[in-house]
Amino acid sequence: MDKRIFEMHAGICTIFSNSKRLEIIDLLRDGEKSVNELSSLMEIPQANLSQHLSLMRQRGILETRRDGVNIYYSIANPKVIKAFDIMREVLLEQLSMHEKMFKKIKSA
Amino acid sequence: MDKRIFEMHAGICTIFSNSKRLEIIDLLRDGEKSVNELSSLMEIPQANLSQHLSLMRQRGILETRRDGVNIYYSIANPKVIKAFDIMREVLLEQLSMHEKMFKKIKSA
DNA sequence: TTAATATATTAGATTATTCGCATATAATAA
DNA sequence: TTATTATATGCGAATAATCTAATATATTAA
Repeated sequence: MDKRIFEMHAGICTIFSNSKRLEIIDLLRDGEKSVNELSSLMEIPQANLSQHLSLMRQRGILETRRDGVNIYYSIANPKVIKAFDIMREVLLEQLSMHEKMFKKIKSA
Repeated sequence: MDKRIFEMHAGICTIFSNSKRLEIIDLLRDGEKSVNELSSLMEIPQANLSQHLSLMRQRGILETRRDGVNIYYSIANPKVIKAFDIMREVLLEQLSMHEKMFKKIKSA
């Protein structure tokens, strides 16, 4: 089996292992936004936002379109959202399992 | 919007941002395997394998079952595989896009 | 109990990631 | 041209992740 797929997959997960970047992707879920718009919706310095955007663009996760002075970012492949939604189901199921276990312990 | 979901999601992506761990998950795709079996299928020291397994177990990604001297690991939630498969489609589409662009450049 | 096999843990050096800050560039308007 | 707004980049310190090597524990068999 070719192990390069694991390295590629790990590489993209490194990009996704930052909550600010996930928040950016979430803000772009329904369509493109300019850096300015993103900046006003998030609580991070502009330079840091720009670093995150640049990283995701380099990796082909986001794409850009310039309109005058503004640069609009959007999600390159909507399947990313699909994968995220499934992963969040996993997280929510984990939460509810922990909750059940907690109740069981309390009632014992 | 509650930003804790982004932190949880980022946390699980940190776990997935290592190619050895992804390889382990892939080896468990069709069912449980003992540490020994995993160890013979992978090219890493046993202690390191154990660290990866322990981490994924703590995070609820893997579960264990003991049978005598052996400990069998398995994937806790098969939806993880579903999400992985979609993410790999994304990666393959990225690859084929780069290839098309390369051919375009060569033919120009 | 001792030995053998399977698995886990700890410590520490190495390497990678993250963010803040300063500065740079790009487009447009005055 | 100069000023202004929008966006990007480079540097460096702080923090986090990774692996190796040594050691520990758990189960079973002799």
